[in-house]
Amino acid sequence: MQQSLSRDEKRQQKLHVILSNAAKEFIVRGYYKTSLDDIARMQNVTKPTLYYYIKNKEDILVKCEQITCEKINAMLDMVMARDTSSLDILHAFINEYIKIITDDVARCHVRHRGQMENKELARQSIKNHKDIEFRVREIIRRGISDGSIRDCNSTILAILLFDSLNGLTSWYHSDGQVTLDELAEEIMALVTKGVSGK
Amino acid sequence: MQQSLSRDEKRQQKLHVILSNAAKEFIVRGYYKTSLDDIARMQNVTKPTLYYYIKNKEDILVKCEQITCEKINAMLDMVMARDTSSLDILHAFINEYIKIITDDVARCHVRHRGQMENKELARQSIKNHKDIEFRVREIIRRGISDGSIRDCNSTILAILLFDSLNGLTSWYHSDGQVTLDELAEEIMALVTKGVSGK
DNA sequence: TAATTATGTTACCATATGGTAACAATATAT
DNA sequence: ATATATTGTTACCATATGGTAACATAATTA
Repeated sequence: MQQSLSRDEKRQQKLHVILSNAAKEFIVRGYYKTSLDDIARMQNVTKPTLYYYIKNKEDILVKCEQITCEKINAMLDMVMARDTSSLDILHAFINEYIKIITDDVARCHVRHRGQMENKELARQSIKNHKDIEFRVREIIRRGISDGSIRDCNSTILAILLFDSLNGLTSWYHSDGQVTLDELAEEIMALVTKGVSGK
Repeated sequence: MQQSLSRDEKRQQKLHVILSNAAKEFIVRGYYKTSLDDIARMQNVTKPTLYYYIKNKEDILVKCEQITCEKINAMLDMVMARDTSSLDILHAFINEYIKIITDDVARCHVRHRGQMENKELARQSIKNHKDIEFRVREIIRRGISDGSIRDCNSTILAILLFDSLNGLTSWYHSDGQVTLDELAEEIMALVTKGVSGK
């Protein structure tokens, strides 16, 4: 039983390596330009071996999505339980979201969300994101109620916020000039104060 | 000569129809899932006919980009020539940018920018966008100088702004609930005032 | 009218790639 | 040790698709 667990762990680990490598490659070369042979080669295995860990190519996207959405929703659970102003909660959310999204698997999900060829999978993918967006909208709505957030169209604000945050996946790399904290600071300032001078 | 001009015009028109139809399809179905046969069928022609108007499939992306970047740069010329505060200029830019970007060809460009398989074309595509981003950064820098924009990292701000604006291409459709003016208003408010209540 | 140029078609190919069947080998459990 | 489930390989196929050559036709020009 001890051994059987370890086998299962190994399996999980290997799956994770496959997902991260595939995700990284999907990001830099694109989903369709990255073949399953390419991905297999990175693991030093052959293509059919991949099918022991994934159902098909699209399943890689689905799995990246599941992992990422679970993280985000768990984080939202934590953050929304706080007993502070909704603006503070929004702050915390942005901070944590940036941390989560700066990861190849998450990046891959953001970049390919809703783009599965299987209609049902695509629908589900869009719903997953909409659910998260809805929860953030709820934070904003509460903020408008408690006065910590100015009166605005919460739907549009949530979308704009996500566009900015998700946009990070295209340009931010942790080895670059800007540190994660500095970035979060700058986004916070933009979101709370806007750009106009005093 | 009169006739030869008309022939040239026809050619331009047909090219434009090809580009818009292809662009629309690339957006909804994706670049790789849309075949040249598909695109040809929309024009009621056959695939080889397309090659009279475009060099190859990727050339569609390139042409969409050229058209869009020309529009944006011309708009920037206009807007930056204004004799008002830089914050006003930024306002005007956002307004006009939204108008330009709400168009299938522009949408297609935004969604596929820098994703050409040909390395040199991809490089050029990224440069085109960086040039535009640089001009907006210049507006922000001037705004910081004249005090109309608060002191901030102009690079990050420009990127965040573009992410929000370009994100529109993924969700905004002119037939939806939100009107273009309302949308511009909301973005303006977010950019200038931020979200915090008074 | 004759010659030339622009526009379009049919038929075809080379290639890449997702996916599978059949077959080995290796570890685990009894 | 033996049976079983797991993990992996080689060989293969069906299909889609970007691109081209050769051929046909309509429009301009001389």
